Amino acid sequence: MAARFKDIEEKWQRRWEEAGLHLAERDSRPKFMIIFAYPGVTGYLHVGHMRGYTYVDAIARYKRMEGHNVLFPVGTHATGNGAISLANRVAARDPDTLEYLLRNGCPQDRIEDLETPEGVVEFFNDVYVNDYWKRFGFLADWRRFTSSIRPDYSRFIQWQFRKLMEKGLLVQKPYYAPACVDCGPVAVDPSETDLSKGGGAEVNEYTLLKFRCGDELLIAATLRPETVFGQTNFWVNPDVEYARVKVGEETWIVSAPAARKLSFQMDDVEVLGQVRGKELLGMMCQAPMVGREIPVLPAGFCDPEVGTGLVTSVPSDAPDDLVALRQLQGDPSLMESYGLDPSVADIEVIPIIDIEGYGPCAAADSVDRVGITESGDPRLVEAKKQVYKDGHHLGRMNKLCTGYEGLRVEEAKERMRDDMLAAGEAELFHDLSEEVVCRCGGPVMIRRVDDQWFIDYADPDLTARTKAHCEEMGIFPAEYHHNVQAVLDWFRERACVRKGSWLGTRFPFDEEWIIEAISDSTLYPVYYIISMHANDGSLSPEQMGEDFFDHVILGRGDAAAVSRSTGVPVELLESIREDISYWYPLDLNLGGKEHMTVHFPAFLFNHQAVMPEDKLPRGIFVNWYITGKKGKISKSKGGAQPIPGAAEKFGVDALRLYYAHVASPFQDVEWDEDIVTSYRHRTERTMRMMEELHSLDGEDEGSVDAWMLSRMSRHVAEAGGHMESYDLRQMANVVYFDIPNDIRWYLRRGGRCRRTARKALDAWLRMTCPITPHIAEEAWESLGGEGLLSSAEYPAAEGTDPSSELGESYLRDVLEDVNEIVRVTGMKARSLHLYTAPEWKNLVQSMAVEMARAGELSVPALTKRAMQDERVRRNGKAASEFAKKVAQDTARRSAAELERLSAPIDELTLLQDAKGFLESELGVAIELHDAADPRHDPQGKAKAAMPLRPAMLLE
RNA sequence: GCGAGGGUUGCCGAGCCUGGUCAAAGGCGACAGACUCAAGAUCUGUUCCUGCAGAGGUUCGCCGGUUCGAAUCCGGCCCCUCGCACCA
Repeated sequence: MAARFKDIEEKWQRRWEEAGLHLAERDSRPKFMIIFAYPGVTGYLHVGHMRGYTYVDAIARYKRMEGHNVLFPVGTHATGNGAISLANRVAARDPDTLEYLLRNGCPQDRIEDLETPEGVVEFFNDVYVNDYWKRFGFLADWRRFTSSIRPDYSRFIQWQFRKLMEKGLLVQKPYYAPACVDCGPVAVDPSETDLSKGGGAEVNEYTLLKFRCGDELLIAATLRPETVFGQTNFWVNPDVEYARVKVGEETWIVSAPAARKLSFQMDDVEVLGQVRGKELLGMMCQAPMVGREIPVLPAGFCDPEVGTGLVTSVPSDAPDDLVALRQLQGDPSLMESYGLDPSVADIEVIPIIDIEGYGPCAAADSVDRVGITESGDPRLVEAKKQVYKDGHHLGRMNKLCTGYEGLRVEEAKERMRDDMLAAGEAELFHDLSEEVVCRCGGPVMIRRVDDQWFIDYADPDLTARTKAHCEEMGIFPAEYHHNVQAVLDWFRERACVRKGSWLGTRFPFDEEWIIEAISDSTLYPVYYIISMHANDGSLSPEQMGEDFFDHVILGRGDAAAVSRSTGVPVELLESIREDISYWYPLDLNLGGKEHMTVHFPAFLFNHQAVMPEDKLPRGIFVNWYITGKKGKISKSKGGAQPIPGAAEKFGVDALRLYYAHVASPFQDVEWDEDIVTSYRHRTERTMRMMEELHSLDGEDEGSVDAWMLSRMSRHVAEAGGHMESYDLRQMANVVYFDIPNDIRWYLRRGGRCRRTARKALDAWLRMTCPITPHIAEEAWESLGGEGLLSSAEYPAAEGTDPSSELGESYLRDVLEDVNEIVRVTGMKARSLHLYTAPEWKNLVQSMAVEMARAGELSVPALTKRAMQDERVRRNGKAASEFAKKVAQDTARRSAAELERLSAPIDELTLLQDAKGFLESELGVAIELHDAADPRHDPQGKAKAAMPLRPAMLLE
């Protein structure tokens, strides 16, 4: 079967290609433009990535069948240093890298092509297009393929930045960026794209506090500048060799690693010499802000790699400080061994912050609660975290904090920091929370960049307009439609250019800078409309200057004039201009959930900033991941199924159905081969059932035929509705599960009508085409369909037949009831008597339904009306009791249920028609009776007959 | 911390916005039967508890509230997941 699927896939992909189905050209139809956020070229992708891409192809196929002219272009994002680092590793013949390439199917003789970054990018562009997207049957317009490091693309990005500048959205200011000392800025994030270690690190802002000690300054780094009022002493590690550093006019003492870090963030940093921590012990230094003289004491927990390796001691709020101080004070011999003055024992904790749920000294509470007495106790980590957290959110400065008393900690922190900075008592310092190592092996540090360019996404007007536009957009899931408002508010200025080893576009205002990865991937969908002409050679990058883009995208200037200044023929300019007017805006941009706070807001902001009102994006769709057993399937961590292998193993359509149906797109799914296999079985069953339907050749039509067509019409409407809101899962559920279930019932009921079967099959086949196009085409052809199904129309819903639907559900209910009785009683019946409700009961029932739909139903109202009818009244007390019961039951029906019940059916005729079916299903002889006049009713069952609920007797 | 989402019957997963048709779709798995030499596939039935007449009972994280009526609405609690900036 695997071979057969593969043959089918190749056959139809070839035919689609020959028919040019994927090519998009402007015409008179309504247009639909859809993309997925193009992938970064980082190496081989895995089966998880195909999820979102597949949604896009399925939606595009649906839209095409539904009457739209669809543009679905693809490209890749190659900006960054990923390709550079891979090329370097290949060039160095790194064994792990080679193994990785070969394992994923890279031919041995292509490896040397991967020694340059450009080679890497072109190689993977080819892999993505041919081994992934074409292999999955995507109908993308390949002519428009572009990649973010191509020269023509760069011209577009430069134009975009000129427009941002024109709008005043590019600003310059100092910035602290994580950077490899060799490669330049790198991304520090959990995916570790740029890194070999430390993706979880955070950038902390420390306040450097200056403690005057003779002619020198001891520098402590703190995350809690608001605690300076509680300082009692200063900590140094006696065993560490500190550096004496000249910073401007001052002489600082910090750890050696800190001195190096400082040199990336401050000017004029010069190491003068060394000083052993031990030598500083016992000296007095002057604490900033409070001006107190405090002693320098020893502490082993001062780590030269963290902050400055020197620490100011606030025992009231820092558990580490408190424990160390107590330990020292409680050990006179230790004090003596360091030659400390005995007065150290008299140092008292100074409470400065009131925290709800704590006494005056939060650190003491926290430490004493769990009985921590020694520095280095592992529980200190948690204690510190908790005290800091509670202090930060719940704390208020007490009356000892002159000038800040009563302030919330959050507020005091900023004000005290700023005041000390202004007074020259402090400086700012940024550091990473853990060791970070670049892909190249070099250390990553925080580097100050003075003239960093930013895109000003914090601009209030831009933000307000973007938020307003998002309200009107189709954003899926709905939660993100809501959440994006908060994201747009939170989005700040973003550093948009960088220096160093990096593929990308030169910043047009200063060619030393290269535009970074997020910033050159925000407006690109519109470029797919142009790229085709660069790809076929009609446009050269040199021609694509500001005039060109101003004209074709913004409609500025006169075509003839632009043609003269650019050398682009007028006809081509006009054609591109019209294409953009036609295709843009983008109808849907689909991307993974990682884009929610990075790419999508930037995408929205840039369109809002650069594009006219009528070219703003209309839709965003966010999909969640396919994960491995433990977390994300990761190409770097191995074990993931390569995409071509999965296609071979399961069949492309099975995978497409799996992605579409396995879960809501807004939920992570664990990759599980058994589940995928079950979808493969589903595709096989679907094909078999189609063949079976096609083989029916009966002529007779019965009530079940009306039912079948009614159901099909209902399913067509439902599936279409789901697709309009891009709900592939619900659509797949209808097409691959609900419809087969109905067909099974049709066959079980004896439905054999050729006309009905053909009609149902025709609609069904068309509905399967967006998700499982290969097998749909194959079945379409073998069952005699004309032309390509992929270019056929999506079926239109016809009317439904409520009576036949109610009738069949009535028969199912009867079957169920009989089965239940047989099961419960355990009897082996030979005959079944069915008693349908007498006419008067049906009358009362329909009155009740009618009154309920008119909102006039009540027990007295129904009773009154029913008793006015002679046919009811003559049943006396039974009639009034029945009316009461029916009124009560009917009153709690929903509107949908009432509508269903209002369809007219004749139970006796229905049962008469289905008698043969019921007898063979149940294996009993059946006799039908009107309960008003039963011919055989030894147990008096007939009187229990209710509308839609016949009484029965099994014998 | 900031922002968002979620906890449903063996598993996956609908339903919740718009309260009653909900013991709660569908799939998967399991069990039984039919078919078959057999297996697979397919079809049928069962799959919370009880029940020799189509029924009853107890369920939708926990506690409480609103309501004639709550998986669905409200409040509180517990637990989990996700995003958080130079990674499309």
